[in-house]
Amino acid sequence: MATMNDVARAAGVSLSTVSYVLSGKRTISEETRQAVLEAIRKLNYSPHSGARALASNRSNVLGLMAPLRADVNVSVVMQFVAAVVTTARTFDQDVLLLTQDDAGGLERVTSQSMVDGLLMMDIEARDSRIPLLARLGKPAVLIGLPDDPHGLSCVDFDFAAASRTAVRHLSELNHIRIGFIGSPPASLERHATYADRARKGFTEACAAADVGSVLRACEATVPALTEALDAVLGGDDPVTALVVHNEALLPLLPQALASRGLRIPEDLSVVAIAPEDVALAAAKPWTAVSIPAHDIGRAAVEMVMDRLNSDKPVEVRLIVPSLVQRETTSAR
Amino acid sequence: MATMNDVARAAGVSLSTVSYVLSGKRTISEETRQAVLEAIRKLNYSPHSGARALASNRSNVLGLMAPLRADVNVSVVMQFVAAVVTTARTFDQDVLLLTQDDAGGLERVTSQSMVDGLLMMDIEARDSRIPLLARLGKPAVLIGLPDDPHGLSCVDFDFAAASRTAVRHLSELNHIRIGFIGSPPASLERHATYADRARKGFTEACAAADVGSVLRACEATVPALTEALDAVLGGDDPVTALVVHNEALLPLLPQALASRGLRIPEDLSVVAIAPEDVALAAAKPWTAVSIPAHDIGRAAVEMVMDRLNSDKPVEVRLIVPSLVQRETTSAR
DNA sequence: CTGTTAGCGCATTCAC
DNA sequence: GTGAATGCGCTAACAG
Repeated sequence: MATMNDVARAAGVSLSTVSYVLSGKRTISEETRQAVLEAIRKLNYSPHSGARALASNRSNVLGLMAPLRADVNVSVVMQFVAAVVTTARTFDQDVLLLTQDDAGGLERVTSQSMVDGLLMMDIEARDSRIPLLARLGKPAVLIGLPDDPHGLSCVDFDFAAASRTAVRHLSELNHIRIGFIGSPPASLERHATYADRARKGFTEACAAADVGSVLRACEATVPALTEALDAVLGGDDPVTALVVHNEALLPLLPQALASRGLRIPEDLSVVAIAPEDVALAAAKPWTAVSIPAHDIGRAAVEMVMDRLNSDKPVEVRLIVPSLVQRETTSAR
Repeated sequence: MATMNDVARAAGVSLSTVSYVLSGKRTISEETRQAVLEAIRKLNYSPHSGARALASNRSNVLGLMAPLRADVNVSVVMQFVAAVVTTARTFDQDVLLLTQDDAGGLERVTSQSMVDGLLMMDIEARDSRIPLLARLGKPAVLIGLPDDPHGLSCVDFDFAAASRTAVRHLSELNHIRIGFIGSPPASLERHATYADRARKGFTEACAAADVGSVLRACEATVPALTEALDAVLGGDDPVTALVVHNEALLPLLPQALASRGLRIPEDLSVVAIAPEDVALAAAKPWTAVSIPAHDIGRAAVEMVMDRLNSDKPVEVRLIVPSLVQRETTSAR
């Protein structure tokens, strides 16, 4: 591996000149600039990240704590992670992956100066990692919205507004009793904020619009879905519309309804809250409020970088939902 | 942040003594050892990873190139990644995440000395990244088995043997015509090695056991499944058993078969090739050859670390499948 | 516009 | 068993 010294010698300039050509932190004559770049190319030089980190106090690495468990919306997590990595690259940053349960990892990578900033996904309402993270004093962004951000920046989809948008759409279609099938009970129990907020938004919107509501948590299995549908559609006051906030459940839904003799949307309107590709994957594409996982991931990276490079203040950013009507909702 | 110098001063010893206490590379009297450890604790010292990397030529980071796309078995990928990160930590390594399409990333992190070794997932039969990776000269392990490993270590589940095991099981239950529903066409077209090998193993095993076979690639959507089932079950010579190698499809299968009036296993036996948790998630747990994603991820990390720390030779390791009979297969 | 130089924090080779 | 000294490769302040 060639070093900067080798490059300097080959280009007939001093070491610092090479450094400044690379960083652009001072003006260099075009002539010597070219000479240096040529030497870099010829020697196939690239800077040693450790040395750079040592001298500059910057690692060019972001830490990302992601839930690598099976019990979450795996495909959504994937999209977040992909967006984070891709966006980080546009800022010349790499991404170090920490698992959700490795709380000590936050402190470790920070105190070892391995990362310049931290991102944390799958936030719970009163997440114990947050005070810990806040105390580290590194730029950090929560992907999710806890009860108390402890002075950290947050970014998330506005799940409450998503539910409201869905309810408003259905209400305008004259539905007067709407069901909500949401995240698994486990997500509710640990107060994953997306689950809580979507439910809350739904309940409030129904109350405001004066429509009846029934809520069920539901795992992504056929038996669980059957039970949830029984609860929502059974009884003497069945709903005529459904809001579904559970990506893994969507593929199971068409057949479950078909086997009850219910047609979509003639007998039952359905609005999905899900990533767009999931909403579009069905035989009959779902009317949906789409979760822009990519945008959120990108925003999160932009926000850490902002805090890293400038003195922009802490911010809490909620991404506004929008509904696209497709083939699964109609007026009654 | 405290430095090693601070620790040395606080403990009343020299800098090198602290270093040796940490590395254990030479014997230190228990007395001074304790003094040093105490100082470390008191100052909350931890070594600067950049400085360590610079001096030791080791970053304690592994690069992992993972497919963060929606078109693969997302949950399986997740399990691999989780296993890799967890295992890496037991070797005191962290994991840097690279996306599948960022071929340049391999060279970048290598030439910048950011990583000590590389892992690559989702290998294709003639993957263009492999010669590139081989040329880098870093310890590397492929999670998957290409046509030509270019002298790199490989580890993977023995998908061919998995199919054979499934066929043997069904053959012993007197099934004489078996269907195979596999990965999506897209996976076949790019020759993802797991897809190719599972198919090949199936075809060969059927021939060897003298049972009839029908193969279909299938996306994880209801229409695609319907079509695949038509092909396999329709005609005047329907199969009496099915091998399914497609995690995302499994949740859709019970209803698809039920709606055809087929009972499992009375009318149709089914063997899944899938991670155990997926196989167990169904209302009626699948008889399955389980894909031990965790074991494979762990093995991959162990193999890079072997090549990093010792001169163990390159190896190709295939993990032997085993079948667990549950409620979805029976004799005819 | 360019060169010289002093660290950044740690691992390790010598000397004792 | 311990300490002093050197260098890893780079950044940035200082000096022209």
